[in-house]
Amino acid sequence: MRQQLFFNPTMRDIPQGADVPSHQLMLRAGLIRQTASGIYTFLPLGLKVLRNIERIIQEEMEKAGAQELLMPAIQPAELWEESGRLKDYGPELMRLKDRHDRDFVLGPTHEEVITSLVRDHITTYKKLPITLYQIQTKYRDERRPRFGVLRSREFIMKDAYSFDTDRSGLDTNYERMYEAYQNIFTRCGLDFRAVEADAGAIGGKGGTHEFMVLSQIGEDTIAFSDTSQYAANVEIAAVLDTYEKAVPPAASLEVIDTPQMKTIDDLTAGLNLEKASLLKSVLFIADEEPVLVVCRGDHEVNDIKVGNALDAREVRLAEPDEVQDIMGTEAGFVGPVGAPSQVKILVDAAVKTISSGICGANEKDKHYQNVHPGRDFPITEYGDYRIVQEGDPSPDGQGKIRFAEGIEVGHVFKLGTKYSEALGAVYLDENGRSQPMVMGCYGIGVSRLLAAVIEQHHDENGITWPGSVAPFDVHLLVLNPKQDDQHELGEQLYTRLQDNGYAVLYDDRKERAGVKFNDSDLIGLPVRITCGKKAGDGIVEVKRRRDGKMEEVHVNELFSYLETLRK
RNA sequence: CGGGAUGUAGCUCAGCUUGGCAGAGCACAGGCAUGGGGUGUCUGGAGUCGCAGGUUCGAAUCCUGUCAUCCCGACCA
Repeated sequence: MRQQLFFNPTMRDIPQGADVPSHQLMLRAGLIRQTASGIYTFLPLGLKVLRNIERIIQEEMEKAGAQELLMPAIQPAELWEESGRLKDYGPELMRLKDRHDRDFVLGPTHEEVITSLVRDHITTYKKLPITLYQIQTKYRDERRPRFGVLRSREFIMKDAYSFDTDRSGLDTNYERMYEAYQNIFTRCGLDFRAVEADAGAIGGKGGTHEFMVLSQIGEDTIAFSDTSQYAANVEIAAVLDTYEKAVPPAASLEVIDTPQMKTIDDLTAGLNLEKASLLKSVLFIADEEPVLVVCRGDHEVNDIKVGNALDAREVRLAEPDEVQDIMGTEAGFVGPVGAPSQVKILVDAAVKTISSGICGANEKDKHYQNVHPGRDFPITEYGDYRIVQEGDPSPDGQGKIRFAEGIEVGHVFKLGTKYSEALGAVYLDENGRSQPMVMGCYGIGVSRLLAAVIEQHHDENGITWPGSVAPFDVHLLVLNPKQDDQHELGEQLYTRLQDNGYAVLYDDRKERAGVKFNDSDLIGLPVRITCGKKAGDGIVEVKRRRDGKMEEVHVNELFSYLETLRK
């Protein structure tokens, strides 16, 4: 590609509102432009990278036995009615009507479409298992799009769906996809971790992993062991119950005045106590039922664990007026002692260690002291309801937990029969019995993956593409096209490089050398070949973007030298 | 959805407090010089000051409404 006419607007200024490196560089290097909030145009340079990533994904998907198809972005709302998700999905689902006033949605995912398709055309175990995938544009009306294409409302996703006759078939498919994902992210040059993730209400236990690209700007937190392979999303990372039950104090329960002391910090400051000796009581509403979760003052409640323990569809913090109605006082003074009997109480295991604690008295500006769990309020069972912390023992018993931030680029998920049952995707088994298909789904955020690559591959001057996804292989620069020897050598190399299979971006613009160098660093192709002063002697300068390694090379040795650079 | 902020040339922004000719740098077009890290210089083109209404002799500036965008938080199969 001759750069003179290449549509590649680069920017010197950092665009307003671009806060993370990948977003800034994608705008500055001319990969994308914003069209609306959370909606982007991919420019020619960005599209080339996208296509490279897609090709890697396609190759690994085919290798894993998946077949590509393409489903529509616009889906009839009835399908979503059928699966029950028209209501469940909420305002993130983009909805629209056609001219006949029929309801449609812009697909945020395609379980409904694929399941109804397979339902209509596969009816026997002889046609199973099958895995289908697509690379397609998805729509989610995010409350707050941010970080460019990392969290956008229209984005490109690879989604695969497997259909098996039974659970063990699903397990096999899941393993194959898991491996394919590792291949894909490795080939994209990413430093990533596969972590255990929240299976939610539908997936059953142990049936889902997220693939996280390690990055400080990541919106997810990974809890991993400092000695073993254990890694999980902090949302689900288990906390081991290694706590000893404390002995009860001699003193009995007593009400004390705690004016304006509504938070753990207020209480520790006001009463001069350790956080760990306080009981934190938080009221949740789980599927319309009030649940009071009690943990230690130095811990945080994990609402996902609460939801999973109760097998609840929705868990949310109670609103202030709900707290008042249910507990008879405001948040900050609620506690398990004397709580209304219709309120279910869940107690985190770490609370065991409290011998003589403080908790809310369910009365404004009052707390109890000398509280002993089990003595002063009943406990049927302790559970794991808190967020794991750095330094906690790893759940596999090896090492301690550390945290890292990650960008979720992939998610593999054992769906089971939720959608096949809802949409009637059944097959006849060997005995002629009707059985629901057992499904898995496997997503990769393709456009997000592109941004994640840049997050891990850039320096202060621009992008430093891994060769596997780079939009071109070589950036060929002619510093002064007015010099005949430079110009002629440039033209000759442009042709010869392409004849030898290199994708070449050829900077033939009438620009200053500095401009070309800066744009070249910004765009970040793996190798730069410069025709400069020594062009007359057949000598060019070859520089590797990644590490700045630079050599003057005679054109006769150029191709063998390029081969050595690939290593 | 709650809180905060911003909309002026392609980009980054000044001008608004105190109403009076629409501005700068970069970018763009042309000339001259320069020609290995965003060079210098001269000339030029480019804006319905987000939109609508109001106040006023006069509005980018004040008022009301509205739309868009961004940031923080909450949320995220």
